[in-house]
Amino acid sequence: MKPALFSVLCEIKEKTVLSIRGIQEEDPPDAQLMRLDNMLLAEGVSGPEKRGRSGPPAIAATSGGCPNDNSIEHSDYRAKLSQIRQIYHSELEKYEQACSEFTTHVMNLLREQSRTRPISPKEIERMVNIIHGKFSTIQMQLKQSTCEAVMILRSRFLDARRKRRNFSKQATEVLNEYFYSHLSNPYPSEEAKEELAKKGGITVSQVSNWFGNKRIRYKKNMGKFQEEANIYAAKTAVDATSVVQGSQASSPHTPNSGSSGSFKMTNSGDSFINLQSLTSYQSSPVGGSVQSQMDSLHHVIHQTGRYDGIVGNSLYTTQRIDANGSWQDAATPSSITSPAGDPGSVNSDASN
DNA sequence: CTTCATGATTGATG
DNA sequence: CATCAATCATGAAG
Repeated sequence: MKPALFSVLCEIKEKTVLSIRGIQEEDPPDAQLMRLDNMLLAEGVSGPEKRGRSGPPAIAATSGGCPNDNSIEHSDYRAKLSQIRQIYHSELEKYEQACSEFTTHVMNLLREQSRTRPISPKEIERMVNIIHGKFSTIQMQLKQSTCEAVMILRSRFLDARRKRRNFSKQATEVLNEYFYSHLSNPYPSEEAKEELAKKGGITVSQVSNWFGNKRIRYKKNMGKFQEEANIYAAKTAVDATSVVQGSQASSPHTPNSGSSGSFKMTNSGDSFINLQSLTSYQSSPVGGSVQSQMDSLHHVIHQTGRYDGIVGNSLYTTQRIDANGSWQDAATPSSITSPAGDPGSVNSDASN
């Protein structure tokens, strides 16, 4: 009785298998999965060990002892990434384990049933393939959501640059020094920007941003910046004197070779002016406030000679010219009509 | 909390 | 493309 039933089942089987054949090969397009895999590998989620992260942070260690803020965000980023990584790996492992368990379970079941009904090894294989396929789609979903998480993290990290972090003391120091020692023409060349960026431990575009902001804000109300102008003028003055005494061959800052050949004279001019500003800085507050204007005026004279005819005029006249005509024309429209306005704002500060 | 300082972004300009 | 001007968004200070 039993063999007869078995043979009948076999016959039925033959028929059904034929109909199933067509459906068998579903051929999942793995292009997507490949992309995801590549991305995960590129992001370091599925790659080697977690403490091997990308190069940029290593580059950040350019000049010794510049405590950059980037490291904080980098570590934050890495922490989040490794978290994602951990979850991803644990989930992946879980899925794989479940997959193999389920497969063996099904195989055992089929083997057991093969005693009572006809099951070819090929069929078992097909079954296993189907199971693997199902689990791989689950894995793909896992990978996809991991990718999304990484992308979100990454975009947030990139957005973090919008979140302002104040520059280090060193950076502002360097930038201000350059700015106030080139007050007449605070447009650093590309090389100068790179130099400043290196010294301050910031990027070139950050230097550009800073100078853009500084120029416009300085022009907007100079009075507010007189104090720090004097401070940095004095600072560079000390620097310059020490340099001038020795040799100016090895100037400590701004090679400025590429920026303009006319800067040849500028060094001596700077030192001269800065010395003046230093001396008068302590003597009279009013003089101090004017000094930076004098500074830039002298610069203009030395560099361009544009204002040769006006040099002899009174102080505030030159100051006004400087204020209006220095970098571009523009700003301080009230200065001509109301002469008291411009310096007035200065002495309202009356710090010293 | 508000206010100010300040780095970054955006749009216009030449 | 560099710069200016306005604006945004946040950090720090009060």
